[in-house]
Amino acid sequence: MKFYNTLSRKKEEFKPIKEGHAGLYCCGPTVYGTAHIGNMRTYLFMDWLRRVLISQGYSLTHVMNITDVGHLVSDGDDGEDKMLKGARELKKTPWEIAEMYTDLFMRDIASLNITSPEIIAKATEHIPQMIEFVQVLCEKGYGYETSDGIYFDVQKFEGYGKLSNLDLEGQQAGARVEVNDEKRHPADFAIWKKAPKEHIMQWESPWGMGYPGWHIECSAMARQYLGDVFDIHTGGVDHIPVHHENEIAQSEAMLGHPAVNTWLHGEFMLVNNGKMSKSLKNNYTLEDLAKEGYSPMHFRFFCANGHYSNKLNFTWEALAGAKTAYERLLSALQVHKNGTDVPPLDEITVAKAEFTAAVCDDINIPKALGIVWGLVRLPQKSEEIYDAVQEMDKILGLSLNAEPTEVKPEADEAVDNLIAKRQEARKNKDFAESDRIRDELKSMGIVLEDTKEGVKWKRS
RNA sequence: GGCGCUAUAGCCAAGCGGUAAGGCAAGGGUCUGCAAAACCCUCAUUCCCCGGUUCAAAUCCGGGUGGCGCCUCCA
Repeated sequence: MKFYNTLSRKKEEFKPIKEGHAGLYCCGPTVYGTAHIGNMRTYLFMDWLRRVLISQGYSLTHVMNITDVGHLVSDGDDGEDKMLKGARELKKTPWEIAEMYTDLFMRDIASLNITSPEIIAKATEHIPQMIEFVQVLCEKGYGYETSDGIYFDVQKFEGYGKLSNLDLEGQQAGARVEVNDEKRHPADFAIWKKAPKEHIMQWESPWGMGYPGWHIECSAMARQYLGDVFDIHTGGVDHIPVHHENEIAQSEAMLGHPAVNTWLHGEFMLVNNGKMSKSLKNNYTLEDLAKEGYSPMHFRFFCANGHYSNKLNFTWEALAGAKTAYERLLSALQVHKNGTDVPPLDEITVAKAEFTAAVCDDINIPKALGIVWGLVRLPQKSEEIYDAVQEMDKILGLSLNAEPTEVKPEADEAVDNLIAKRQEARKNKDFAESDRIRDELKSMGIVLEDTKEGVKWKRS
């Protein structure tokens, strides 16, 4: 099994620390707002990674954080806490906001067949561990106190910037960040913040009332559940330059050695070849897709078409293609399920091997999906093929045992009457009239489908 | 200014040194009164451009050009 390690910039053979076991940490959501489909893509990547590891016989300890405190609005160290901002806008307490969006998030990932990590760690439930972490950093000389918090001294940590090729010398102070005079270096970041009185979320600490810096939570919680060294750390590419760089600095400064063996990063989803953003109103959610008639599985299938380490360009046209393809795949599988042809055992064996090779080669889901199509399109219709694909779906997670979304007639008297009239005309071979009625329905947004079981219709 | 990713048919997209996966759309066919749906067939002598390395390059190297992202919270 091979993975592309961001740190070494190479595809490496996966060597677990403990035989047959993998320790994973995945950066989870900040629960101050609804997650969009770009976020979801990253968790799909996380899920495919899980499934591949499990398929290769690994047991997992997988930790994902829920950041319910500590992210700040304007930059890493200044500005209003996002949780507080969300709370103020919805007139709820930060805890209520966090709970509400955590529930929504869990509902969304479940609808996408994303399997839950073994451990979901909330930042607010691990404050003592974070304080202890900060204390050790201070004892070892990496932390220093200013009037508003405890900062990490990046110049004391030799490897700073190694994940993203950052050159500390090259970073210009104040380029786009407000200068903080008390910081020794512009890249220094807060590991503990002293809380102003009005700050709702705050905890007692050796430095007075305050709250944790936003990078410290991952270092502290990963260490608590996964130990001093663990196998894989994942997250979105946007986390490479700051968040993960800082995590590395904190953890290695504390431990004296690297904490993570392999770093995997999921690329962004683009919309019409550009960034998703609130201002462009293209930061779609699963709910937005549902309104247009796309299910979570349609979206998962769409994402399965691209490799996690490449950008994926979302367009409605492409999503429509994915929906059509997915539905056809389901109906083709139903044919195999009831098929009685002599199974092409050789082809099935080859496809199984190719499928495994594809997913083990840096989680190549798109290639694996191509192999599924090859099997499904074989002329022999056989339950053996259906069974083989179901086995593959344990990794794909596309609910391929489902039946295609049916075109169901709804109850609508006006439509039913017109259909009855059309059937009458057809019976009398008055096709001019029957076609006229069909066109009339079409102009109403009703599409007909004449089947052996009668007339079905749907809204287009 | 610094760092990184990327350029493959109308669209989405694999491939990462051995002679272009897959899906959608499109065209043709089967079926149908005709359609729709479904199924079958066809669909890149060529991978942004220019050089180079090699028996062999979409794949490696150098140089262009274009796109995107990060360097501020961000999946």
